[in-house]
Amino acid sequence: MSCESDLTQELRELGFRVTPQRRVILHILLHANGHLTPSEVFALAQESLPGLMETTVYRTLEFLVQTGLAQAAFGSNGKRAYEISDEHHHHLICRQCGKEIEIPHVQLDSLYASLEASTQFKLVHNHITFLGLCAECQ
Amino acid sequence: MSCESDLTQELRELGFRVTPQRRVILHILLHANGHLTPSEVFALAQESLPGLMETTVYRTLEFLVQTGLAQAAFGSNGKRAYEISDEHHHHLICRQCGKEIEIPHVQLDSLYASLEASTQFKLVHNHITFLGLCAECQ
DNA sequence: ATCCTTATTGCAAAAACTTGCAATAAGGAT
DNA sequence: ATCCTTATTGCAAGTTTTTGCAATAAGGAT
Repeated sequence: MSCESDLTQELRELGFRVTPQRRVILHILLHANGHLTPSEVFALAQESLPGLMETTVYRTLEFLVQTGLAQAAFGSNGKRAYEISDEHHHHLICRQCGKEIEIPHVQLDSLYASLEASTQFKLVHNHITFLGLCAECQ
Repeated sequence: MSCESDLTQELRELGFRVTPQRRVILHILLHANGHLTPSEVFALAQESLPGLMETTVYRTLEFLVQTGLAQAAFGSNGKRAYEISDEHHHHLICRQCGKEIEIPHVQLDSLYASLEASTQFKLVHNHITFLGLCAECQ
């Protein structure tokens, strides 16, 4: 009974298949603290699963986002990073020095509520990256 | 006196050089309604400037964002698109059908103010893409 | 345990994007 | 008008990400 078993369970219940590839990638994401880029995930995953293709990593990460098990963040540069997080949050990055601050989602709750009211959309809690200049760099 | 002259003027005042490449790309962005991807810009720009490299398009678009003359939007898929817009706004995209709604920045004003207060950052008005499900697709 | 269906993966090739460096050409100075 | 400085471009090579299709293997049914 490995540590990602509750997530694979969830996958199966949603009607998706649980493959070694998905298991390994989930495991990696669970043990990473913070974001990982697809190539970082690939490098780590290949250690446990030598035949793994980078393509599969890309597809799996995107798949996990679709199913809601992982979140994707697009950095200021548009580079991707993925993570699994129970506590939903966003980021504020300093454009000058790159310092990164975590913004808990509660701070956006009222915005989300008002957007949902005005647009009739049901918002998905996707990761948002705000950009700015930190106190020192201003 | 072409239509992008006020923008090239602004570039020069900021100390940057005005090149045929920048002029053409600005012209294209000004006449596009909505976003254009780098390759769309490239295809259009090459008609007026045959020797132009795609690299230059990428660099120029990013440059225009840095100087604040253009905005970049990262779609739900992470694909880039650029535009020039006087009225700053964001987007809400339906994950199912792709419908896109424009969110005027004023709706985020109070959020930005509270983020600036709590983090000491000075926020940059970068484009944000919200994701959700539209009324029909829910 | 075996078979069936079809979701997933591997593989290959393409598309999208980035980077380094030498050559070019803006724009200011003479 | 010409020269100088250096920002910007072209070019080539590299990295990252996407896509199509045939082969594989999960998971349900027998």
